[in-house]
Amino acid sequence: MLDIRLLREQTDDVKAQLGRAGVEPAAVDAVLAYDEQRRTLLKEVEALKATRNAVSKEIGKMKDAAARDTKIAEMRGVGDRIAELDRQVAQVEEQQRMAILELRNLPHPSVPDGPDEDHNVVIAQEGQPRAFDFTPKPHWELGEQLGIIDFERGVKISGSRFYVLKGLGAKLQRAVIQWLLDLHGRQGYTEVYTPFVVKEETVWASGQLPKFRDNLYRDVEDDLWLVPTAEVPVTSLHRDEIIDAAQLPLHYCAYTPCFRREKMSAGRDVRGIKRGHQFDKVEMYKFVHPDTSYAELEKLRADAEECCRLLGIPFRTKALCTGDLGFAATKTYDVEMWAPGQSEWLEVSSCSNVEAFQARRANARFRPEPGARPEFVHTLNGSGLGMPRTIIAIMENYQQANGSIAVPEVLRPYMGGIDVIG
RNA sequence: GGGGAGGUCGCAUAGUGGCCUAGUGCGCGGCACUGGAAAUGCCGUAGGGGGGCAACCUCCUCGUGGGUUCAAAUCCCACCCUCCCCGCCA
Repeated sequence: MLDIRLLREQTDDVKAQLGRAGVEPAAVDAVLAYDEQRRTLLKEVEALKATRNAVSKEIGKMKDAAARDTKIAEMRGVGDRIAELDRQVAQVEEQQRMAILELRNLPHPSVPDGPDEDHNVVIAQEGQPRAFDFTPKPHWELGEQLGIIDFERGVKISGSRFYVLKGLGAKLQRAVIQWLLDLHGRQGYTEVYTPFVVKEETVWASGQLPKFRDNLYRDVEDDLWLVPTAEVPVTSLHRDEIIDAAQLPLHYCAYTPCFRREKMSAGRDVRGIKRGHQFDKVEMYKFVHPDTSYAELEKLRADAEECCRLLGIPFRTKALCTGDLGFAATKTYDVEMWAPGQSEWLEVSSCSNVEAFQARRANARFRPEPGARPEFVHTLNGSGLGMPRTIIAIMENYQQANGSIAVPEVLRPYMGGIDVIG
């Protein structure tokens, strides 16, 4: 959520910045119109309430019954008017809230312009794609041949876009998760284990609602939502809290499964395990002082890149352009691993600064100085890493001529010493 | 799931329709006293919204949301959460 004061005071600037991401200026004007209405109504109703409060106090002290009854009758009318105005205020406030919640975050000035993902800018690339003396296979072939991915039974159990990992495939994923969590611990992140189903307000706080309603699974009975990313529960860790400034920055990492209906991506990436309704992810998340959030973004990106580097897989990093930037983000780096089997760069991490966008929704604040007014923190999130794609990259990069898969060095301790699958 | 108790300022508690502009103690901050400290005394200690150049004025919040009333922490309704007992059960 954007700051209503910013919209009021720097209207043209906000419109210009939103315009870079394709948002019509009218969307801003709509919010401001509601805001204007709201403040007009507030002035009137509050004056009436002040009167009523004062007169009610007098009534309590009055001895003269007749004068008293006159005042009571008078206040009855005022009360009716207040009730009517309160209704209007509530309605306008709700309309304003909905309108402002639909507004995306402002792109940072350093974000390149561009209409879509083809205009993202590669800013770093590391590791040489391996030279194969045989034709590398895509992971779905390797997985079936080795008996570590079972697509058919996944579909039997839960339908399309579900799969089963089996034997060393399941163990490999568990090893990667474990290794990543340990690595992030060394990088200074505190591991948290959160609920995987959350209340509706938790999904609002991180910005997935109202925009992505169709992409979420939900239990109607208890109104609990399955998390689409750890970002959702972790954002709400400090919801409605005022954090001691000395505690910042707070760095968390969390493993969760992620559940996505993928209604918007129907038909894309149907082959293999790249895009499923359920996948595992280790997420990094930061609550930081606003002055430091862009420096923290660079560190976040470096931490994600380190994961790829240590796994020994070629990767590149892109700065997303305005047209590809997510709803909540001011600036985003995507980290992609090379998958030689399907000849594709796979997004394994997306590192974003969202500034106060989520913090404002979540009401997560800090006190800059003792006694000072609380301010919103800045939050950042980045995968470290997304599971199925990391697994794909490992399988395809480490495959051998005989169809077996070597286990990356760093994972071997987590695989009980197993150094090859197959 | 059934029964009971309870949710008030950072913590603990008082408050059963107008004297609540929510009191008191503790904690915290400042000042005074002191060679310095302890003790003591004084002052201050929530968040948000609106108005105003400002000083300041004002509205809302006593778990949440409704309702009754001129007036609600206080009365009524619904819901949420915590604790205890019983039942069931990974």
